Amino acid sequence: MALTYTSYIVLGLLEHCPGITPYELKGVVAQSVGNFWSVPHTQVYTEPARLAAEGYLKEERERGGRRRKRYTITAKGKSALREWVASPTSEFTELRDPGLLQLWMGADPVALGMVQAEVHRRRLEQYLEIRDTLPPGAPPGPAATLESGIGHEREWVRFWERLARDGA
Amino acid sequence: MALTYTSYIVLGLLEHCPGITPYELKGVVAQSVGNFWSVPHTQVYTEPARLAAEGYLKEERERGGRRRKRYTITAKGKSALREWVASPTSEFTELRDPGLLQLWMGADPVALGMVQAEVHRRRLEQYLEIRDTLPPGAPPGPAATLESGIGHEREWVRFWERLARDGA
DNA sequence: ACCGTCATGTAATCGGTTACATGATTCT
DNA sequence: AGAATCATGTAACCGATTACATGACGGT
Repeated sequence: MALTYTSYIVLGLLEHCPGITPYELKGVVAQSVGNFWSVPHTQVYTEPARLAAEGYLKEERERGGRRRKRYTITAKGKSALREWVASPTSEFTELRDPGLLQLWMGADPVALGMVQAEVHRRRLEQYLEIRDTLPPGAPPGPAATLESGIGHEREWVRFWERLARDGA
Repeated sequence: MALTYTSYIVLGLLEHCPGITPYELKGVVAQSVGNFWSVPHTQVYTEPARLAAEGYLKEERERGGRRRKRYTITAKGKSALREWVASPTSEFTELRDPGLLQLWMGADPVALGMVQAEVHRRRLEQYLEIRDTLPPGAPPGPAATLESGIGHEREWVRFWERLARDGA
């Protein structure tokens, strides 16, 4: 079995929050990586199970109440994560933006631009708010990632607004 | 059956190049939408078949030689495409960049930045070359899409180079 | 006690990807 | 003629998404 990006997300978050349940994990994802990489809630339940089956995680079941599963990262899991993080990927991300696809196919630039500009303006605002409330002692990785997101959203807004205004 | 983004790519390209074979389509994809939205070659064979089964395309088989299939868009296909293009999506594209994920997880910013900056510099150059060789009478959609790609690659280069230089 | 929402999964589906396989052309 | 590559698919697998289902908890 190969580890996927989802796997590394689970491993990485579980390293910081050992012994949490899938539901708690869901919340952690939403407030962190989820800002630029969505993970549907069912995967938050299935992926830890997969990882546990292969020894990357340890699975414990609560006795009473909801008998829910709590996961902890193992030594094997930690080393797999470290190994991946330590070898810089040269993987390239495509834009894969549905709006761009419509634009390519000849959609009306003004109408499309207005809708998309609005969506990205809103997202940009969210990012800026998050940056404002970032605690001083926060780890550098997430902060840097946030900066990237802000830069890209600014670019998106610039692009779509120009299109909405000039129509080309 | 629902139409996917891949479906619209096939429909859109087939509208411009009626009666082509999957292999030819593969080439068209590579030189157009493929720049920002990759489609594996097997899908270029399977997706037209799916679409033809639902009446969006007409499938014809050559008599001699390789007996390959040639596809043409039908009226149903055209109207489906038009309908999609005409309703501006508010779908939001996440970054989903593996490099960003590594950065978030605490990768060394300098090492990662150097690798990623190089990748994006190269891609940016490719885009600029394409822009230079763009024929004057080209349709506006692809040109605008290209501008978007250039803007984003510039942003990526700026971001990763700063990271490689300053380490934060 | 009841009702609504939160929490926690399982099952089925499906597009996308990887692997494999074979038939034409082209080149030496 | 044989080798290498191009062209054209088929089959199998698998992660991701959608749908469905049920159990706990909190409030009234």
